[in-house]
Amino acid sequence: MSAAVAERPLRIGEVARLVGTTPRTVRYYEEIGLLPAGAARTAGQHRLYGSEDVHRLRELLRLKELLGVTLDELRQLVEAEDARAALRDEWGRTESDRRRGEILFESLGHLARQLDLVRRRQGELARLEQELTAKRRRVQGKLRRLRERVAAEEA
Amino acid sequence: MSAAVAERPLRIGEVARLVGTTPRTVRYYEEIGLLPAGAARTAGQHRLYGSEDVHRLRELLRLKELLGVTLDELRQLVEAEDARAALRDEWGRTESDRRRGEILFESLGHLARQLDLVRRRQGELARLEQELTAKRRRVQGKLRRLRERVAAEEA
DNA sequence: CGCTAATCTGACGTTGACGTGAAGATCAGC
DNA sequence: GCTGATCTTCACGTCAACGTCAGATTAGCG
Repeated sequence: MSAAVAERPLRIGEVARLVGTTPRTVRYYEEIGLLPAGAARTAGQHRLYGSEDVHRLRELLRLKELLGVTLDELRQLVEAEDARAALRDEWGRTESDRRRGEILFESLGHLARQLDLVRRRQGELARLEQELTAKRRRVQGKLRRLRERVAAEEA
Repeated sequence: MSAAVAERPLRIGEVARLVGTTPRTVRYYEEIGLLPAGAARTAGQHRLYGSEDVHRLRELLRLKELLGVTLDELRQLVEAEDARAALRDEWGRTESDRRRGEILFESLGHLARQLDLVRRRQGELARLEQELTAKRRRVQGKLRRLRERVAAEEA
């Protein structure tokens, strides 16, 4: 699409700092299949990352945090992302249109599941917020009445 | 306020079932100070609970789930609840108005903190939802164009 | 080339939040 | 007063999600 400017590849420590985690976590995510295992390495086996990896990792951490899912559930949630990434690489006619359609269709399913989770959470949070504000109003009222009474008694 | 009908006290197993957890968890929460440790017991040391305990436990589990906090953070979050419960017991003039005011004021602070957390989460979830719907639109568009092309090629 | 910081691969340690018995005591219905 | 379900207190086990340390290797700058 654009920006084939060959960005400088990042090393694991930089990636970790960028997303606010540690190299160990990045390796762990690779180990359990949340990040691609066969990615780029230097001649000496040091891992190399691009900005899309950073983006992916950020989204993983965000989903985990906001949806409160385990890494296992997380993997299932973003499963289709991998297929789409693979697809991007070989958009050059290697895959059949049929296959491409399948992948896109599956992506839609996974996105729907994510959206469903997000909205369920939003609903629950909204209810919680209602309850908390109601409670706060009650406490505020109590406090106000208490102070009025004290003021009255001092007269 | 009302309903001093002396509800039948519940035992730990019933409470656990009511809130969808296990007796072990209830004991654990008591152990770490999330539930009062010196509560009612039968002659034979079996724990007894009332409906307000059930309510409290429900809210604890909900906060934990929705806010994604540790039990330690959770304890800090609901700290004021305990003070208010203690207050309820001695609302009968034992405590001074000054003390009561302090407790109510503290409650407000804790409620504000909870609300802050809730709203922060809501914001993040809203952003996440935006991104997911945008993504979905893109995939939908891609899929549509792909199908149109295939249909055209078949002609 | 040499040096230091960063990274590599294991492998074992840790922490939170419970699960899972064991061994006995208690509760409630008959 | 017996009996089966439920409860008690330890105490050890477990699982996910990393932390941490060791020992060797590599990156890359002067």
